[in-house]
Amino acid sequence: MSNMSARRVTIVDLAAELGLSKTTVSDALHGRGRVAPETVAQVRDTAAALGYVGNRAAQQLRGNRVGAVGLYIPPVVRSFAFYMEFVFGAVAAAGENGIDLVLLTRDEAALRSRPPAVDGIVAIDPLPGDRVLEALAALAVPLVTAGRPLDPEAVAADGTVEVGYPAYIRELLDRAHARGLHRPALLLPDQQFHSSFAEDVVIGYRDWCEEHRVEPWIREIPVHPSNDRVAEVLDELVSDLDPDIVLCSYQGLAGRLLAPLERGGKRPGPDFELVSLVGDPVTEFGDERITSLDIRPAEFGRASVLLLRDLLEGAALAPANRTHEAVIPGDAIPAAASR
Amino acid sequence: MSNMSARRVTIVDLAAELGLSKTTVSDALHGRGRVAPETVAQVRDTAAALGYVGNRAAQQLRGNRVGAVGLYIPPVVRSFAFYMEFVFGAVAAAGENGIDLVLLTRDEAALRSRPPAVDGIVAIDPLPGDRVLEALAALAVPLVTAGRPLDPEAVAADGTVEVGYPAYIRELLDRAHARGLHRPALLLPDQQFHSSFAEDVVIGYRDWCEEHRVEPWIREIPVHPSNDRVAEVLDELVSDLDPDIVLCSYQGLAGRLLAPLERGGKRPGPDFELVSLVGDPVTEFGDERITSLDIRPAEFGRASVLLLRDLLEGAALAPANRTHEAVIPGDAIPAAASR
DNA sequence: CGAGAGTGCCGGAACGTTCCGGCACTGCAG
DNA sequence: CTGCAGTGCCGGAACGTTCCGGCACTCTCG
Repeated sequence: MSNMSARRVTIVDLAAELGLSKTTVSDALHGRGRVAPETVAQVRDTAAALGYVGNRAAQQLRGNRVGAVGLYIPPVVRSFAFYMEFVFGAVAAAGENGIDLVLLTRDEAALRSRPPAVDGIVAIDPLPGDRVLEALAALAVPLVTAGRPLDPEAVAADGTVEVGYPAYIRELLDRAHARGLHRPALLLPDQQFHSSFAEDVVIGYRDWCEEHRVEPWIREIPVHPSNDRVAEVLDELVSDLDPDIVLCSYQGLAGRLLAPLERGGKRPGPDFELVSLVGDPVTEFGDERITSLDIRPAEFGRASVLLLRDLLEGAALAPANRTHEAVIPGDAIPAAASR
Repeated sequence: MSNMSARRVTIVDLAAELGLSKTTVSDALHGRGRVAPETVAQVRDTAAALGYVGNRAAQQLRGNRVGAVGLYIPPVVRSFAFYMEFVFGAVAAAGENGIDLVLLTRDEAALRSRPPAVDGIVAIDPLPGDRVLEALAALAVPLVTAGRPLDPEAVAADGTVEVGYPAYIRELLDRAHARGLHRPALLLPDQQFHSSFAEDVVIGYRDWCEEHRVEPWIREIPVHPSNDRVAEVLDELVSDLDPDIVLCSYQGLAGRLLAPLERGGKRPGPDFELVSLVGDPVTEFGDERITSLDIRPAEFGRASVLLLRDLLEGAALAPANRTHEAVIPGDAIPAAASR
């Protein structure tokens, strides 16, 4: 139970204790100004001893910097563990840099009347037409998006972290092709999830198909599909194309397809490959029947926050673009999280 | 791109504009003090016109209240969509109450040297022995846990929101029993996830078994299980007990079991029931072969934040306990999110 | 008409910090 | 011995609020 404790110790308490001025104490604590090394040591010691911890409000008020960044996740997209991991990566990176991570509401009105107290914003998977996102972009703080905005006029990001999906798709298909497979199908999430991810996946897929003179086969499948809908799409898929590769482009879909596919006689193996482009840790990664691309969501989140930090500190310049690397199963994990 | 805009308009700007004092403006904006109604209207109008928005840092500094609460999710538990939804519910409730939601790092050292700027903390699924959680509990702010702490000496919560799991288990089993099923098995997550949830599930299950003179059958199964491990446990399960009810106590497990069970000849239907105690939206809810208890994670998160708010405002008293209601499939959704 | 209550508004201090400018002292070169 | 650079420290203003106490004025009632 919280001990509703005594008044916090301030910088003047320290000053009094040490017989110094508050200025000197402040300088000593932050390595500013001209202070004798012994004095610095003394100040730091007693600060630690008395359990001094700076008052954030006061520092902000003076310094005009909040020490917090906001994180926005579009509402339609929740319920995916992917974002959870992204968030964890982001909060870890923020924590290591002394930054708080604030989750942003998706209440547009609240946003205007009481803008969040943040120095900058990270937005995951910017979806075109998202009014909340547009409101956030209009705020007077830098915005970094994970995945590029598809409507740059409405949402102009100061920085973007992207995954080179087309290349990964190509690589996955090339490998399958080398094993003799050549009739790939692509399952997309429904329209409302239309992001640069979906766009890139389609690009990679179409390019590969064109190059290999194969007719593309693309269908949308709802993100929370009923069994009937699943069966319907699979029926169509098998009768239309009888694919030997199925690319699933949202988390958990491949796992969900496993049973109906096997029931229909399609067993993953040398002659049939089931690919999850966003592997789900519980239902997919452990399952050797599924080829799961690992987007490494935590690292993705980390990279996004780091880019925002760099922008805030001026270590990166305004329209900054970075790449985040995913991992194709069997390959080594990249040494650097991003470049 | 962020427009690095002009200086923000302050309360004295408003005062100057209106020919009033800052005191009157402040009072008018917040409905304090004695101000003529017309004056209030005038002030509010020009405030809106000039786009005035209060400086949080200054307000905090004066009022000694941050306007933010922290949210802690134990690291082992991430990768579950459940928590994602919980978080969304929490952030929505916070937003509606003008509170920011800060995600708390799991870095103990950082926590001590730079305690998060929050008025209170919500911790999901407190796990015994979690050092970070203990550090948070030791902070001088109220703590609300979703699920009760199993080690109340180490983690003393000021408030707790709980789900009446034993009753739900009993009800689920009773209904199955009424349909002639009577050999239930229980699958638990591994030890490291040992929370009040797991404890309650076991209690409900054991009680029911005892009452119906059935031998309990309980096994742990890793949260990210390999196919081999899954097969192993299922083999043991079928040969030991040949169950007609299987209770799965973490999200996604039931979906994962579907295929191997069917392969082993166990098809969900009138004679065999597969229950997910924490239904997964993608792989389970849409699937009519699985009976999914809906914990309504978003409402759970909401209830937790509201309890914390009440504690902060003094509307609730220190050791407060509330109940959050889940939904058994087919039943109506409870009108009130919590009591 | 005078006292007292009520109304509308205001000045200034305080919250805990940072930072600008300056002050006293030391030591060294000329 | 003087001048000047360098060193260590400090006072006070400023950041934008809130809130305590008070002031002037009006109204009401005896």
